[in-house]
Amino acid sequence: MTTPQLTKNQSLVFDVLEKAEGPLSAYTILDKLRDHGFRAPLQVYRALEKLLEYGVVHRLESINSFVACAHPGENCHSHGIVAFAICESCGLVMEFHDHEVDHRLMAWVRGQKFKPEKTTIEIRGLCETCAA
Amino acid sequence: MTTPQLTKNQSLVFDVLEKAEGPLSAYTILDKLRDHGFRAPLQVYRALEKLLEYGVVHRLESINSFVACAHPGENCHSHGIVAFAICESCGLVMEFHDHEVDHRLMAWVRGQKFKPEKTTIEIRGLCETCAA
DNA sequence: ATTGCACACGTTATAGCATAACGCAATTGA
DNA sequence: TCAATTGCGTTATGCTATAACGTGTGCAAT
Repeated sequence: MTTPQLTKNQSLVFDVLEKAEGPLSAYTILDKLRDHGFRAPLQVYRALEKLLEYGVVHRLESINSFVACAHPGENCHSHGIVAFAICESCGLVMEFHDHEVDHRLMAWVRGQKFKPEKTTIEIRGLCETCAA
Repeated sequence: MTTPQLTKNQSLVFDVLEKAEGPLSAYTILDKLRDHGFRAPLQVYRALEKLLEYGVVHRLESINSFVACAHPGENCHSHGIVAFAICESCGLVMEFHDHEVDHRLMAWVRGQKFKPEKTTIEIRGLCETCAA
């Protein structure tokens, strides 16, 4: 799947996320886009919905925030399950993939006849710098 | 670590979760306990905080809900990372552990010198019954 | 016995996250 | 042309979570 041309609002939201140092909440994005005419949360959420669908943005469930995908150019849906390490001190997010983890999880759910749709793996802790 | 004697509020909240068919939100728990004198969200959240600490309740980050641990009697902190499969149709929650997954994830973070504190693995999808 | 501390609890208020419902405008394809 | 789709803006609302303050109780140290 290729990413379609982004609309104006989608581009604005995506740019904010790309330039950000770490994950942002929808309301933080909203604040950053007030000067560009954004007024209501829905403008952000609707753009995010599409960006998530296109695979160029990820949602971090455990902190109710969003990040641009770490793989510019491609989309992430083809990489299998995406995992994140999130620094609770500085907000640094590291994104990674591990096929063996995917296999184990998918093997388990297959054993239960469970049909997976969306998987979340998030490791909260301290990054090297903050742990020192 | 052994679970200390629960207080009245903690017991009430835990009982509600144990008897529930699936995960419950804090506000749903609140509603179920109105007859027992609960009036405010904090009464629920404070009890949940302790129950999470004791390892007898889990928080499902992706759906902002809580479930009683599937291992009555013992606490879950000793089992390594806990993973969940959550049916988006009927709310069924299956809890499981996979040491190989733990090892892979912990090996990865160790390579990054990241210090993990709390890990979330949640697979949303459809259970066997609902997928049929 | 009294003082000081830790802890659970109750209440009010507020902050933070997310969506429902309405209507309008532009685009597309039959 | 007409209907369907999609994006957009606005208002209102609902759901999730915590801050801040005060009360009461049990218990240990002096």
